[in-house]
Amino acid sequence: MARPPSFTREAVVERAMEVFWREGFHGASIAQLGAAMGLRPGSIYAAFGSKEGLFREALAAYTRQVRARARALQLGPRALLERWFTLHIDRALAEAGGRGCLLLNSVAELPRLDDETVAAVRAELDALERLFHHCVASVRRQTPRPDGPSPTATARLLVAALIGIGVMSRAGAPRRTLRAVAHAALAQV
Amino acid sequence: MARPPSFTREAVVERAMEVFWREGFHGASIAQLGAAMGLRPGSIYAAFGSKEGLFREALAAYTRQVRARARALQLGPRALLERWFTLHIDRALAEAGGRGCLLLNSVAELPRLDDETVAAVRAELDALERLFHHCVASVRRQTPRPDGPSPTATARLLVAALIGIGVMSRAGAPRRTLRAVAHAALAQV
DNA sequence: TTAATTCTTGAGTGTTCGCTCAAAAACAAC
DNA sequence: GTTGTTTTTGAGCGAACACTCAAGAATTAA
Repeated sequence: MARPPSFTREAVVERAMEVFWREGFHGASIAQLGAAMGLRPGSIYAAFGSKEGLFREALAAYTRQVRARARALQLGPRALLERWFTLHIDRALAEAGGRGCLLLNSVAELPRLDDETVAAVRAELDALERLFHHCVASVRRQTPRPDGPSPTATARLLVAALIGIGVMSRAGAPRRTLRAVAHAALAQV
Repeated sequence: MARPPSFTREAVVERAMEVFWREGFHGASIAQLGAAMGLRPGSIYAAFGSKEGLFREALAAYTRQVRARARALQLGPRALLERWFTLHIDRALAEAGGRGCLLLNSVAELPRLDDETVAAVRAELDALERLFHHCVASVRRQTPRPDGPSPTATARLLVAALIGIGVMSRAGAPRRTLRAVAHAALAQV
């Protein structure tokens, strides 16, 4: 005995994700988000509570998508890492200015986000490091490198390199620069 | 036959640099900057034209300082690189949240800066890459690594790793994580 | 139909932002 | 002094921001 919502949560979160991805958290205004979602401010706040609340759902949807696509590739650990960097570079360079990776872009905006959102971003970042660690450890079992950095250190370098690639691309670095970073980082796996 | 300025440009730029460093470009408001500089908005705009103009001078002052301190250390190429990362990590962790490196923090804010400022940041970043390239090439002349990534690729990885360290520290990464990244990156020099 | 409940609307809140400008103040030259 | 020039002042501009809320619209249960 009540009026049902006129939208499906999943669909509008997807639209919001696109805007956050393209504009960044602070660059995306409620007006922009509302226009993309087809919702007025009041509806957004009724459904998500705050801009940060909406963002957290968008971020969760994003990482869910990325993981699903990675799984769908059906690659071995080494090939998966290489593909990850390649896709990341492609996305960083695509479109004017490039939008890179929503998760990693968000890390750069952390200092001005609320605690709950910081925790969410951190958790996603840890998940990425664990994924990389799993891949590196798997490769090292086949081809040990007793003299090189530990799988943990290498996994962390990979995350740092990904962040660096995204940021450098926004500074206008050409593809060969980004590929050089990826190549140097992957040389350690 | 005119009233002389009541401040020295150098001194107020130094104060502004502190604020930008601590708060970021967008986080620093004119009111905050003015309070730190001891100037009213009108004087700031008369002297620097815009917030971006003030920022460019602050950034230039920052990199000038950093280069001067690096020169003063009188270290060899390898030791200089190691010290650079150590200092970067220390600064990223110092104080609540840490302020990291003004230059690298700025790169993360590039998408919302004007063209002139983007160019200035990019130029400083290129200068950093050249410095690293010089160090790496110098080390490689003594201990060649024909099978590893080129000095250019390694220099670019070092820049990316530095950026990654700064961003990861803002996401709450502990010291050992940052040191792992530094160790893995420097393993390639 | 009626009543109960929930959703949508959009004008409007207060705040903050970068920035401006007319007037006043401070100096130097004469 | 007087005049000419530049700086300082600080109130205030318009725009943008995240967010709110009373009123109306839509739906179901009885």
